[in-house]
Amino acid sequence: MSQSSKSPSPVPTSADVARLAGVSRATVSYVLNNAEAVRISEPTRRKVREAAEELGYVPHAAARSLRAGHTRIVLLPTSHVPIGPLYSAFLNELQWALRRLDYTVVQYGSLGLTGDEAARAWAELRPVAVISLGEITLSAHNVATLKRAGARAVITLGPVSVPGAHALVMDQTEVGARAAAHLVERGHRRIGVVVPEEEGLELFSAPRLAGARSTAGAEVEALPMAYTEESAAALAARWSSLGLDAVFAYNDEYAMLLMRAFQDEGLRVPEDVAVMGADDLLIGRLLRPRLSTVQIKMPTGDHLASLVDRAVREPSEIAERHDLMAAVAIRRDST
Amino acid sequence: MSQSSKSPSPVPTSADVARLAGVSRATVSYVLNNAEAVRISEPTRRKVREAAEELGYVPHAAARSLRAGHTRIVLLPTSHVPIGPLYSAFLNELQWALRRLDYTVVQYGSLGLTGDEAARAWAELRPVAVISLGEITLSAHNVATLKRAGARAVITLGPVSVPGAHALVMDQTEVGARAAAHLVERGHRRIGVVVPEEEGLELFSAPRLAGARSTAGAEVEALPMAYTEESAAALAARWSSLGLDAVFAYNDEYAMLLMRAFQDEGLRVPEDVAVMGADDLLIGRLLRPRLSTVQIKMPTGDHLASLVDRAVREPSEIAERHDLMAAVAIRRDST
DNA sequence: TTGAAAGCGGTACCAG
DNA sequence: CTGGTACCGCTTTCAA
Repeated sequence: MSQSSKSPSPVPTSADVARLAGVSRATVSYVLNNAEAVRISEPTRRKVREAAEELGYVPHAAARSLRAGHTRIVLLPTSHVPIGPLYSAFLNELQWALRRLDYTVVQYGSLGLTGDEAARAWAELRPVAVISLGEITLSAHNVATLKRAGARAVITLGPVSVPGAHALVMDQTEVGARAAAHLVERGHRRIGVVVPEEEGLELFSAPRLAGARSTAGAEVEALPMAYTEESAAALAARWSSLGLDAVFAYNDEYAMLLMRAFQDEGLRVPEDVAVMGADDLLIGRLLRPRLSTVQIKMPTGDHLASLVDRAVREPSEIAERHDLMAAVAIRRDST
Repeated sequence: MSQSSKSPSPVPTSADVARLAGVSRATVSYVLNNAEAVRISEPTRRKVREAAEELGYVPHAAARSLRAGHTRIVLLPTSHVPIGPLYSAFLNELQWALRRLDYTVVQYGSLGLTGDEAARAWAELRPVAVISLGEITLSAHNVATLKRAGARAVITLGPVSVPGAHALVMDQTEVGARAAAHLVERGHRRIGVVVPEEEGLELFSAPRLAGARSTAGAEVEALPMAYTEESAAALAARWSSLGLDAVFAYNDEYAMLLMRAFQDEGLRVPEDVAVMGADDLLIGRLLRPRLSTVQIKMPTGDHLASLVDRAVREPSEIAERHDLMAAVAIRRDST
């Protein structure tokens, strides 16, 4: 009610600057954007600059992009799940690299949205690109919505490729396959594969499990386990009844947890049970025995960022599918 | 030139919907926003809805907020440094909670920007709130810029409170103090404090060090160390020449690394050297000896989010300073 | 060298 | 109940 129209300091606009400098809004725009096409006299420039400074004028990004007809927003849907240090670091790097290319990164939490709802919500922001890890399953129709709303690139990082989207394949299947192959090679047959109970990790865990399953000579069993001491202890306690001789523990962190539980249970690693991690974290090398792992070669954030940038500039130029991830087993002492 | 007005599928606007439905833009707006103040006949509503559906119409967020005069953007400046699992999780939670309150979270990487540049860049987006961890040091003037640009709340999470900003204090000093006090209590005097060499962590490490320094009875020495095996080994190798009898290793991860280096060097923990971590991560409990640590009680993301929400609704209502963090030492076997 | 004015896509007031 | 229209802040022709 008392929020009258005479509030003391409404946001200063370019019109305010123009008025103070005694010029037109056009001139303000020219000066502040260093327009090449127009020559403005030095005195005028100074007047405008000073006026802007004095008012603390800051241009309005929304107005500008409304006029321009496009944004430099890159939308990054985020899951609500801790995704592990390796991917967090990668995502960070990516964000950072995008900033350097002058994109504005918008993290958009999309919990519990359907593909349709998410696509609509994202499209409202008119992002120039969308990079989806796969927390939301996009349909071809969703991709179309995004593109119609001006997205020049819709990029999926998951294993599934959506029609119309650029698929930058980071195939977790490979990780599971490498792990299982390594274990088989070391003489193991009956292999347990840990599947985290934490919600949201299926994105990674399901393909890893599938990859292990697909490995010749391996007989694999899925082992649900939460990232808690209790859960690991419970699994270790019933281990002997499982008739397994090796385990691929999803990643190094779960592996550490499980290995400790085994040791507390009196099981010897790797004699009684071989343990394999993934992600090649530093902690794996600090454990005793040192943890064998699957090293994942991720693209650098800069690399993906420049791929995105190219896709934005020339949408057709980037191939639809593009392999980005390699996985290789590293043997240390736990297998 | 050839970008004629007849391009096949430019982004559909409300005018397109209106045309297709045979009504005015106003009516479209009313229907699509379920305007209470106006009664629209059911047949018309249906026509509009169908037209919108058919065209795949999605409103333009920028246009809307331009008209509205405000956004629901919460700007979250991000450092480019891996900030540790504890804080990452917190930030994630926060983001998530904000989304649920219908805010749009924009992560803004602000590497190498001065306070002035950052404030300007952020202000362009007209965020309704800014939550700064402290990667950028804001001046009172910067806060003013943000506020003038429409920010109803500028919140700093660091230890320093900036005039004009809401300071939600999460004081890392306390963490260092608790660690040192615990060590002193256990009979140690000459305490080493690990200071990560990784850039960007000073935000946490400097206050932790200062907190330790301020502790009565403790004689502390700063120990630069990188998060690598080599660096830890080097430190362990020259340990005996340091004349120290305990170490506060910055956090649990650095502690794990250093403890392993000590053990490889033949030093016994805690007999020869007491080791203390911080953050109370799960790995600390898995180590042998179990790692003593400083547990940090962070506010939940929901809590902070609702604080932000309140600050946005009623800027004056929230106190300028507000303590949010508590730290408590947990003794296990490494001290 | 500068200014007037037409929009970009929505929303909301005021008529009809 | 619905349509016309005036903005929101900025850029960019087109004239002067």
